[in-house]
Amino acid sequence: MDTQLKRGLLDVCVLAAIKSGESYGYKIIKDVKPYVELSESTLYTILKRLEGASLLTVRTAEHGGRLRKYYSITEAGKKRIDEFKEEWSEILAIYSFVAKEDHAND
Amino acid sequence: MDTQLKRGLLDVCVLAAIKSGESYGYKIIKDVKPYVELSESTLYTILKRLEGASLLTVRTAEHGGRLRKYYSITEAGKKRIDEFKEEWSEILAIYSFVAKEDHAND
DNA sequence: CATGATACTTCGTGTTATGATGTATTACGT
DNA sequence: ACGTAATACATCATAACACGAAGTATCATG
Repeated sequence: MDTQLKRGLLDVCVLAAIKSGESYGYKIIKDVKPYVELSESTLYTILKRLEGASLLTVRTAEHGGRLRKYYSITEAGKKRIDEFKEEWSEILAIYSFVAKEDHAND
Repeated sequence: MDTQLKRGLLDVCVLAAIKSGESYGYKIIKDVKPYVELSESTLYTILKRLEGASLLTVRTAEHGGRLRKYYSITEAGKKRIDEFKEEWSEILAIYSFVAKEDHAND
């Protein structure tokens, strides 16, 4: 998908990937992959940003001899998802505007 | 609407605003306003970008004693809109993923 | 023992939206 | 006649952001 179109979708996708329970970087990428392609560098920047905005929290734990960072969604993070859902009608309106058939030359 | 969410939508909105006949900057802003807010500086950068990508053409004409730039969509521009429509199903899938109810604690 | 998967990190780069600011003409109210 | 708003376009600096590249380190597999 187009890079620009992804913006504004990625943050919320990552939040969605952890909304039903904590997860970690590599797993988030896999869970989100069917919907959007995102690289590791992109994900980790996003995670840092979301943490900075207190939309998620992190804890570090050992797993199979190596450290993993587990991310959990916060109340603010859930609110962010709700806001996105509210904005959705605006997106739909934009789509209609763009996609509506042009009858100028009928 | 969120700035990031607009990205990828704005280009195609501007194209949609001229798809049924040529238009000019100020009018495009007004036509698009009900759907997305965009400032003059934003619009003119977009118009320049779209022109550079040959998605639209420009002609300058006098109107009421002052110069206006009229923008017309090209075939490539129309194709761009079609591509957006094709990408739409992906966006819908993302929305479903983000918005689906979380039954983890049922 | 080499290759690939797992897991996270940092850096530089290019694209882009936007506010601020500027210029210039026309329209309108008083 | 005069100020204010609307029309119309342009440029610049800035900040946010996605992404590729490159790096480090451990574990699994053949």
